[in-house]
Amino acid sequence: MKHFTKTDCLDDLRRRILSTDLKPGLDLDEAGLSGYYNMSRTPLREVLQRLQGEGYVVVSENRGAKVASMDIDVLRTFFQTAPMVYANISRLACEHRTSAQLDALKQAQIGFAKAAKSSDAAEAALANHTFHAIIGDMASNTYLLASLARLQIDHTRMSQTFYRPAAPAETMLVFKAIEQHDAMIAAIEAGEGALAIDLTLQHWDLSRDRMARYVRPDPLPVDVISLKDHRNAI
Amino acid sequence: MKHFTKTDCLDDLRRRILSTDLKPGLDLDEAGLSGYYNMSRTPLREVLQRLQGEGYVVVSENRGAKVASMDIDVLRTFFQTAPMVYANISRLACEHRTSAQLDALKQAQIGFAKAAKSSDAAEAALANHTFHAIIGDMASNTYLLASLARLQIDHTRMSQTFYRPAAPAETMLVFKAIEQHDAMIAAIEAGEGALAIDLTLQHWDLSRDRMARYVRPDPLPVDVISLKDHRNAI
DNA sequence: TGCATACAATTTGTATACAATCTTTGGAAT
DNA sequence: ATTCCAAAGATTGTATACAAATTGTATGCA
Repeated sequence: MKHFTKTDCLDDLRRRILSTDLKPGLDLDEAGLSGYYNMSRTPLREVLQRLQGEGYVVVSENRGAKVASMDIDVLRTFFQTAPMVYANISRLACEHRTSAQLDALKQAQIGFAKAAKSSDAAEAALANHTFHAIIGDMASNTYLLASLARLQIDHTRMSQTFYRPAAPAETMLVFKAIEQHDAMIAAIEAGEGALAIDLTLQHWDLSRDRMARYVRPDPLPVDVISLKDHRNAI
Repeated sequence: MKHFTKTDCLDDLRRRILSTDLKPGLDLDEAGLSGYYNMSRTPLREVLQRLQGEGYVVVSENRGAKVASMDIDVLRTFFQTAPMVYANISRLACEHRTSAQLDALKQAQIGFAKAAKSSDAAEAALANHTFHAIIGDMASNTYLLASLARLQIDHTRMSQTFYRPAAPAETMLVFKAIEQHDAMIAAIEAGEGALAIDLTLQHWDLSRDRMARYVRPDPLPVDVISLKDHRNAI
């Protein structure tokens, strides 16, 4: 049986939550998870406490841990807050980026492009998460990073559908996202803050439009039933 | 012997860290703390994990927990980030405040005024923390709140000296802070976002100037020794 | 049927014992 | 003296057992 260390467990849970393998609101059973990760409940509970601090889960007294939910009213504030935080992070990244971080960012972009072109939506969303988390590191602002991290949790979970292109037009959007990443790398490397902000906001618009449709999907045609078999309608 | 529940322990540790009763960088001994709070190490460790998530402590593998330190380079980003976050929080508070929250805020202000006029610096700093935390709640933006919470940890710890007035001129500043709080309450109650932002930034300036002096104190006069007894100088 | 209560089953919380790791101390060799 | 190493001590990490709380279920009664 595979042996998991506590850090493995932490990373894997984050990953499973971000990929919505563990759905928002899901009850997390301590015994089950400790069995799954082949460790006792004591360290597993510590992992859950930590994940709560990071905003991945919510634990309530005597009632266990749940995967953080995504209520509609919280999503409102998400769309309200994200552009400001992302833009500021990008600007700061331009000022503070190191060459090592730039290398990491370029590597992440290679991984993202590959995953995005494949049809593995979860992998693409996670690769995108990594890309933007590195930009977050570059900003080296622990305070804003706290906001970014929480935004990214919901962003990554919502963007699942983005990388599962249904129509050719949507595939185009994914390619556009890849291009935007490249442009952002160039701007950050050149230290052009204003440009980086601009590109970041364009990137956000692309993402937002697609996510908004996930939150509020196109309504089903009201006349499907009546068209096909009018007699069975109310 | 007093019996501490886990929540008590959590609150008390936050309080002791914010009041710098537990100094930044201090090593936290699990056995010692579990003895102090009269609970076993298991729940205490969970408390520490949670405090790490909230940014109060840093725990490293096999090396225990430390109170979060306040390095000079982090403080730089503190001064850079705080006004933006505080201003946005205030603006959002104007939009979302409930009457219950306004009552709580007014109560907190009474507590703050009393503490600030007394000479209990820690109590005044904590009361100020509570006041601004309530405004944070009013904003009801979980993402920005994460940044605010982390900013407040360092802000409260740094502002200790603020409420320990040495000169009469500094006492005036404390009274000014009380007045600013009152004005902020009025602006939030009236829902005047622009005014609230303005007042918040003024309040920030007051706080910043005093803290900047704490971080970079006035240099000692170089000629003290030479003036008083020139013969003992180098 | 609807509802309240008691009891069983499940799940979470805590204490303790022990294992693993880090730190300190006391030589021994150079 | 200085450096290195090993063993003792101290501290952190994990497993297990048990206590406390919650949830589910069955039964009795109106």
